Amino acid sequence: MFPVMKPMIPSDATSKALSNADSAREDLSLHDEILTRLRDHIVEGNIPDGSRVPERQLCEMLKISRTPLREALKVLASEGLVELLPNRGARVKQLSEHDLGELFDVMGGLEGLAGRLACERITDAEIAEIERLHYEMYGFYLHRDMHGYFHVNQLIHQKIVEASRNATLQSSYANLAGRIRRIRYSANFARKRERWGEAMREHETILDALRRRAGSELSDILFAHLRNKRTAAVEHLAAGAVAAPEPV
Amino acid sequence: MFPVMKPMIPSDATSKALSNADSAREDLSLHDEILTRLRDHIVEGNIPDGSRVPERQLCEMLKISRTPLREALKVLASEGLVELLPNRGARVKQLSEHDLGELFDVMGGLEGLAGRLACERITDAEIAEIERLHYEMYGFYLHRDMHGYFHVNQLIHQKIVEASRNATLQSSYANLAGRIRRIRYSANFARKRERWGEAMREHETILDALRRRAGSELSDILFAHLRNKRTAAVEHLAAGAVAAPEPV
DNA sequence: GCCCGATAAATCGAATGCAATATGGCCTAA
DNA sequence: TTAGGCCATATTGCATTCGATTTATCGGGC
Repeated sequence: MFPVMKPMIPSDATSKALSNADSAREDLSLHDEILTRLRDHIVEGNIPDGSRVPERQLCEMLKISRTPLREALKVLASEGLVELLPNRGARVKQLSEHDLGELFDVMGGLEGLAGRLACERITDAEIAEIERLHYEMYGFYLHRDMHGYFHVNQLIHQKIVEASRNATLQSSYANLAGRIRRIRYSANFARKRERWGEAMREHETILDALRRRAGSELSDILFAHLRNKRTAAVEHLAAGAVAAPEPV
Repeated sequence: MFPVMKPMIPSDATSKALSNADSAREDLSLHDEILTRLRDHIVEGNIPDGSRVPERQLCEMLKISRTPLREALKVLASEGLVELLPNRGARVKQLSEHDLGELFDVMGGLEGLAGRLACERITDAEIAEIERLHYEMYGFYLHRDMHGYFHVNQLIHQKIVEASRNATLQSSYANLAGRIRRIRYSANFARKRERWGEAMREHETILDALRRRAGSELSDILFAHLRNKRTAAVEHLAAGAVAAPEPV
């Protein structure tokens, strides 16, 4: 039944085929690899919401035995991506409206913090880069290019978080972002035209506060910005956008 | 080498007392137990900073085999309490000054967020309770009872975080708090008299903003408050307070 | 015909075993 | 005497195995 399943793998440690660049520079632990792959697999939505996570199947997919897989699942559970039911295995955690709202608020708090810290540390060059992105985004807005808009939008928020120069913050942020990304609202947030314009105006004030390095003010703006995103997202969820587990 | 290290704690599985409601309805998963025990063991400082964590030894201490222990270690690594060296086991993660500074900033951001959210949701009764604690703390301050002061201080901050009514925020906060608590500054933060008075004044403004439910303002105050704590803590660390791994 | 209980299969959680790697001590040589 | 290499031991990482619990299937009772 397991035709291949060669237990040997004779020194072919590279069979994992780390295509990732960050692993190239160092012998990035063999099994963080598994963790990353499994996390990506889930975040990308390859497993339906709330469904059982078949250990056996994933084992042969990843070419490993159950032990390291289960270790990875435990970690993902602690990250909030899956939940472990006693004696009933792991399920992909389904985010309720309430959960999503909480997540957005915490993201808002962290982005606000990032903005505050960024104002203390950001360089003129970094601000110039964000300005450039901002105008690029504005261009996409004018051309109603939603895809381009969202891409640059993500980039701007990312730049602000990076400018905080706080690795702890960045990893916490990445963790929460992963949980949200699983439900790929991103492409749907601002479907409503009026919300889009509002978001664009908010970004104007973000850039303005950043230029003036007004940390406290920027913190407020970013939190409010995420609050509005939250409202749009939760309304979107309530409208049943995620009812269908299959990709649209 | 671990002179005391009582491995017993006989069947006292309930000692963890997960205050969380979602776990109450069921017989709290068999091995979250292990995770909690191991985490407490490390947070309480029973293992020297940066020292190897011999799996074997912990196994017999916890009366389990290596498999669940290793799962727990992986989770603790993802929480940032330990670090896993490939083929060289787990070490208790040693926090640098820089790490500590980052942690305090993120804690400050989260507490600020908690304050902001609390202002939206807190009840008069909860505010009254915090007021009561505040005056109790003030009493300890006047009597120079540092122990009592810190206890109530912790309680106040905890109450604010709880009043945010955001479980995601609370768990993130608890995670970071755990990392810091490992270095038990808590009893040493405000050794300096002038800082103590300053902190007390800050708490006055916290309570004031909370009464007025001025979320944005409270957010600023709490962040600044933690920033000051941070400064005191990092200076304390720089003074070599943690050089000795043994409890003071 | 439908529901319920019992048995069989499958799955989960933990323990053990085995190969690979690191650690420490010892010996040899300069 | 000291530095460097080699071997024995211990420890890690993963696979496999074993017991326990759950889930599915089947037969009997109402």
